[in-house]
Amino acid sequence: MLTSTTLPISASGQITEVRSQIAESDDPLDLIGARVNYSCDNDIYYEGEPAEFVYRVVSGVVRVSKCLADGRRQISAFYMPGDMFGFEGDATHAFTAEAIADSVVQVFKRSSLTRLADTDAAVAHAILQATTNDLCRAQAHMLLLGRKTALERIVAFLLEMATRAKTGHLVRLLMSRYDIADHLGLTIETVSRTLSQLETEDLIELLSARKIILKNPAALARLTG
Amino acid sequence: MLTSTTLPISASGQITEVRSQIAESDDPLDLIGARVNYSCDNDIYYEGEPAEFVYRVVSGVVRVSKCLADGRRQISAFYMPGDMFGFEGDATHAFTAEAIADSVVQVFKRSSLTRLADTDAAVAHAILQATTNDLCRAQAHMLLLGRKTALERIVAFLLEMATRAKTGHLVRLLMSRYDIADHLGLTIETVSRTLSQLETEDLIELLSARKIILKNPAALARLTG
DNA sequence: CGATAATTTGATTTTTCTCAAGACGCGTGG
DNA sequence: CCACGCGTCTTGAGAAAAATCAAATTATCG
Repeated sequence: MLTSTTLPISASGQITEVRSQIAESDDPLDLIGARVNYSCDNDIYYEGEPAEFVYRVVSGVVRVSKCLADGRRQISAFYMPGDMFGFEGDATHAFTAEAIADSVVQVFKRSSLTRLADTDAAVAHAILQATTNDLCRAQAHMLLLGRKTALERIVAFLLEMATRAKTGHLVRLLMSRYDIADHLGLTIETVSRTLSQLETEDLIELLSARKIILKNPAALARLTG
Repeated sequence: MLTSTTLPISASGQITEVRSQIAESDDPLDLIGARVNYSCDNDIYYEGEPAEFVYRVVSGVVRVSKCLADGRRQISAFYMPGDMFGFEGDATHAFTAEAIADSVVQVFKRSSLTRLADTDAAVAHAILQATTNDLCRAQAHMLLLGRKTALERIVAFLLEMATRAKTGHLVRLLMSRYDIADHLGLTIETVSRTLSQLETEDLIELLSARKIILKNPAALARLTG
């Protein structure tokens, strides 16, 4: 059973819906996942904490990252509505998860989820599918980080954002240049310069720093390597 | 049921054991996984093929990689005895798997495994655990590819190989400089130069190109970033 | 409106890659 | 057993990509 003491309510986390309000959903996970609000820049979990919960983004954006002692940071992924995150190999989180916009996140107790999965194959499949998706995305990202140029990384990122947000030719970047740089293994200066270069070549238009029009998606796609 | 026609026997793949010979194992996966021999440099599956099977290394080493059109290659992981690989998000393999030494690999039909997992929670847990392990390793590798220097990558790789092979201070590299470079996102020249530099600094000793002694593992660990 | 943070742009340095050549190692055939 | 050939690995010099350092510009938020 879900009680308030089992929920990871941080200073910013606020339960907004209770089970009864969403019980009519056809998604079995909605039955056990409480919804929690996280405002912008608040931690959902922190590196080293016990990995007691698994999460699903309802609205907003979550960044999962890890820092080295000297401040270098790698953002392994951004999670958007519908994405699950927080799967861990062992008992503690190796990464940190933070909301980078005001977000609503569904929270599942791992033990409850495991118990449910043992009796409901659909739940087990959903969990495995989410994990596998995450793995595939991670593997694709390794190719990008290991073998692609700055230009290829930026272009691939823009196209991915456009695809995931389904906003057509307009891309709204929900994260800072720092976040983009730390996701793509670059510096903010290189990110900025590359975007400027794409604008000079008339492939994109920077309406503002975080609002970009893809003027020629086909040509961009050819630049992803 | 497992019949010979369901097995992915390539030119090099040879079934070496049948179920009856290993039925006494306490591992439920051994009951449905046939063992197949792959000799060095042979494909286990190729990018674009239907992802019909999942695999587990019994002996040898398997490299999973993806190439870009211009020949750039990223090796997402090396799999050693006990490791499972071949999980895919969708119906076709996004990567290529090849034996880089004479290897024995257990082969599981995905549909059989799924069916078994639906009734045997232990199997479902094992599959999810293997996938999650893979994901964690991939995330750690992203940090290395995105944010670490050549020196840090090489040292981390040496220590990982020592840990996984449990050979103490002696590391036998089972792969070429090309493979190491393509796994770490470097060139063979940088790999070679970095190893030479470590030898100059008396942190390792190159008995031969592929046999290395870690002379000071503690100092090496401090170099991993 | 002003302060502060975020982003862009410029100049220079560093790291790693690329291109080139030489050394080593290993298996084959004489 | 040795010489040869070929693939692998190492080393060097120069080039390229991206990082770093620095400053200017723009956006954001009280």
